[in-house]
Amino acid sequence: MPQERATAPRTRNAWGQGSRLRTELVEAAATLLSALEQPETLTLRQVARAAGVAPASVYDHFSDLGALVESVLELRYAELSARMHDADVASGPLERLVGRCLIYLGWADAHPGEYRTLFSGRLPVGVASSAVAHRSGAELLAELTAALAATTDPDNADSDTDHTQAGLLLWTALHGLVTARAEHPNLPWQATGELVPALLALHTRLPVSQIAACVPVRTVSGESREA
Amino acid sequence: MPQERATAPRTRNAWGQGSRLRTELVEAAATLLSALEQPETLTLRQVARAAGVAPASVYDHFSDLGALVESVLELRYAELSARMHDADVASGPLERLVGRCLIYLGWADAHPGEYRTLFSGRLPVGVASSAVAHRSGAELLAELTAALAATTDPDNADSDTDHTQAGLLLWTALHGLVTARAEHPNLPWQATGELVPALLALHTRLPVSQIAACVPVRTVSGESREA
DNA sequence: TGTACATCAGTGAACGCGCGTTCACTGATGTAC
DNA sequence: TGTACATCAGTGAACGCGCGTTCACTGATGTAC
Repeated sequence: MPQERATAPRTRNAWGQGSRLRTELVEAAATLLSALEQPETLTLRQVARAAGVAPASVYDHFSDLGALVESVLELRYAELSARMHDADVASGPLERLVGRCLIYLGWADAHPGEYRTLFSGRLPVGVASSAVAHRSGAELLAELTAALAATTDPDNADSDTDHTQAGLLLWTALHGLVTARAEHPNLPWQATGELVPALLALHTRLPVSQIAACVPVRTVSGESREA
Repeated sequence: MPQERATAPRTRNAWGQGSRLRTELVEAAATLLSALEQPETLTLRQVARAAGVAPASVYDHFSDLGALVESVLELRYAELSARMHDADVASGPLERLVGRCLIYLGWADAHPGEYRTLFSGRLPVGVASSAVAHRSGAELLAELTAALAATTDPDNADSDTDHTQAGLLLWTALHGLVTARAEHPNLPWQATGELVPALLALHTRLPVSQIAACVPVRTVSGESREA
């Protein structure tokens, strides 16, 4: 027999609490999108099975799988955004920039499935990432750009265009690093605590040592080679 | 009625020429993988339709869609590899490095679907990229790493590990740039002729002007803004 | 306190579709004698 | 030169599957009088 349901047979929500299923569906879809080897294969029926309801019940809360996935993106962006703002408490501009990069890479490493959902377009077939996602992503980029400009151009002498370009180059480098590391884990990657100073030395034109001094707690070494 | 076939009804191959269908299937699959908005949706039946044969005929040449896609990857790698070697004719090491980067980005821009097939893992569901692809990709990376080391370390004073790290950072930056530009075309990107000097200035620590002088023909400006 | 009715949260069966894969087949072309 | 047979290059129909979506429904809980 096929496994008709993955969880216990679920007790229906109390009168007036119908919107709870909405949350459960979003969480089930979010979990599946992160966990599935091929998120493109996610179906409405899979989500319903994971939530323990009939496929038809999904339509009470979402017009289709696309609308459900949109809510998943909102959820995931809120999670990453909250983590990124942890870097704001650091003392200086360079510390905050280093903190943002470390948090970004750290979140990507700790949550590869979630990162993939947000930034690699790995969504179910027929579903495109929404306006919501674009808005949240632009916000994240603007904050990173500002953090970089605060270290390279404290007097605000350069143009906004220059700042934007520099921010884009930094973000594409981070994104490229994340995806390349995820897709080719067998290549000889340095630890994040060493990669970030190397990368920021390029993008800030400051010496590696100065940046490395801003890496908190020493997350470094261990798997690094060479003196 | 559904469109049962996309092309003319195809004349069957002559006696002894059966392996021609193999080539036609690879080319049909390659074209579809590049052109489809969602390559993950590619099916064996679609390839058969595009080639003008019955679905069952595919099995005479490939065990399944995965084997067919593997041949597509071989084909695409050979194409990119041939283009990359065009940079070998340039006069100096910096010119060759600049040439490689320009060709890489240029090929990615001119063939976004093909790039996606090779480097973004956008393959049909249930199909994973093969050992063939990994080998060809590693070769490309090694050549780029050597080209970078030839400009930054002509006396070969640094370790292989340092070269490998630097090569990886450069390639991830290029790859990140390509994917970010493809996924977010509305962001204010500079022209490739200006991006490559900016990027290589970071990775070689040479002045932008020296690198820009190596960009052939002046593919620059036009869509660039700011003085 | 009763009772008729409305609302809510969700079900279960059914539909038509495209899919991968199988199997026996067809008809043209070559080869042995 | 004939003719029986083998090989080749495919075909066409069928199968079982999971899918999105629909529709009438069910049974518990609230509300009006």
